[in-house]
Amino acid sequence: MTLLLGHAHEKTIQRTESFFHAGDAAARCFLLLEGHLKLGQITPAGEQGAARLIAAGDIFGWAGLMDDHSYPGTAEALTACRALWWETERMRQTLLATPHLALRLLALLGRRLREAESRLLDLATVRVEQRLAKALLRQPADLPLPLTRQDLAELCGTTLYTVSRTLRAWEQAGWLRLGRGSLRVLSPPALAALIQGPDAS
Amino acid sequence: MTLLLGHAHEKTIQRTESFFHAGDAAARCFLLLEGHLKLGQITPAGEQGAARLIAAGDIFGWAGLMDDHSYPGTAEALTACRALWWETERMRQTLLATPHLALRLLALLGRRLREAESRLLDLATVRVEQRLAKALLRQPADLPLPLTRQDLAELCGTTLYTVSRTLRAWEQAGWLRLGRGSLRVLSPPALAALIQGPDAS
DNA sequence: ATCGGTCTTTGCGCTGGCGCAAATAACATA
DNA sequence: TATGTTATTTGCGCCAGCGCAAAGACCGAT
Repeated sequence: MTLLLGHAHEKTIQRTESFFHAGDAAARCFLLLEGHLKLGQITPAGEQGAARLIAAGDIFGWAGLMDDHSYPGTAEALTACRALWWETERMRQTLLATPHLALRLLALLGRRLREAESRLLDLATVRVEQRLAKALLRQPADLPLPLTRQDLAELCGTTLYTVSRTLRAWEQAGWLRLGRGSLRVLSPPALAALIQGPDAS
Repeated sequence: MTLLLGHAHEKTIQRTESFFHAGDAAARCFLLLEGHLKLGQITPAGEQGAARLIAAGDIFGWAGLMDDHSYPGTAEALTACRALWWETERMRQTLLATPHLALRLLALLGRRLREAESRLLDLATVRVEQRLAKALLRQPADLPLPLTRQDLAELCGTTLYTVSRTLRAWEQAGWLRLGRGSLRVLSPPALAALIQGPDAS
């Protein structure tokens, strides 16, 4: 553990800045200490595609450890972020020297993998409405995150238009309150009910 | 390495049999030596959902190592399969004792994770036609795998109806030959062209 | 206050893909 | 060869969601 911390660097960035961009050489791996960021993928055509949120305590940017030489996504801060980082090569050494750390990492990655596969399942079998509800409920209750409609669309695999229309309908039902880049869920139960299925009265 | 092999068990199953089912206690982890199998997820409603193929040389069923106590999916043999397996607990010990193995595993998992996220991106941004074409091209050229239309649908996130219609159209265009649970791609270039975009002449 | 940029909403038309239902084809078993 | 089972095809209708375009709303900076 001292070995780990001894080699750590620290970096702070502001909202809209990035720790790295898709395609950059994957020479560092990160642990987020404070803030929230968006890990976004780009389509071959260059548009924004899927995205994931990273919260304090999560790791990100570990592609370099896995034989990959560039980051597959962009790590953009949604709020001011403070993170620890290590050089990928040195981290590899550290992991070899402290196997229980490697196991810990394995567990984290495994969780991510299952998360991703669960999202795949949802994307293939579940309606936008329900995916969006899930995405909202996953967030901290008051959700101070400055997520644009576009961000939400990427998070649940749809378009900003559909997100806007759906959120608006929910606002008019009194289930949440919208603002520009802000959103407060007033009635989590209502959303939770939607997830089960809109047809279930 | 001798430590690893020393604790290995072997198991062989026939087509349509399974190494484990979704929900089973995740007490073992596997390495496929021969054959092909389908790792399929089930929706909460009980229907078939997404799926992934596993080929000889791939590992599967490692959920237990990652703090998960049951398998998230079902591992069903598409062809006769032979696999090595270890008790999850013992594998954990082995990994602690042989860090480079843990790193190797980390790399494998990382590749999987990126694969899954790439599929997410596709699912959100790309048409069924193109996803299906990709799925076919990923397979061994002659594709002796007995994949049903339902299987293919799960692999690329659509329905068996759409798969059937699409494949039929391609067969009539002369790009492949269909059979019950068999499929031979006659013109990979034609499919590859489709992936770039049907509008590109 | 004003201006420019970004984000959001909403009308409108359209279509890709879903999914039931029913016919057909391929296989397995005895 | 007959019979039940499972896989596949296809007609048909339908609708969720897309995406352009244009109009607002909000924000920050000067």
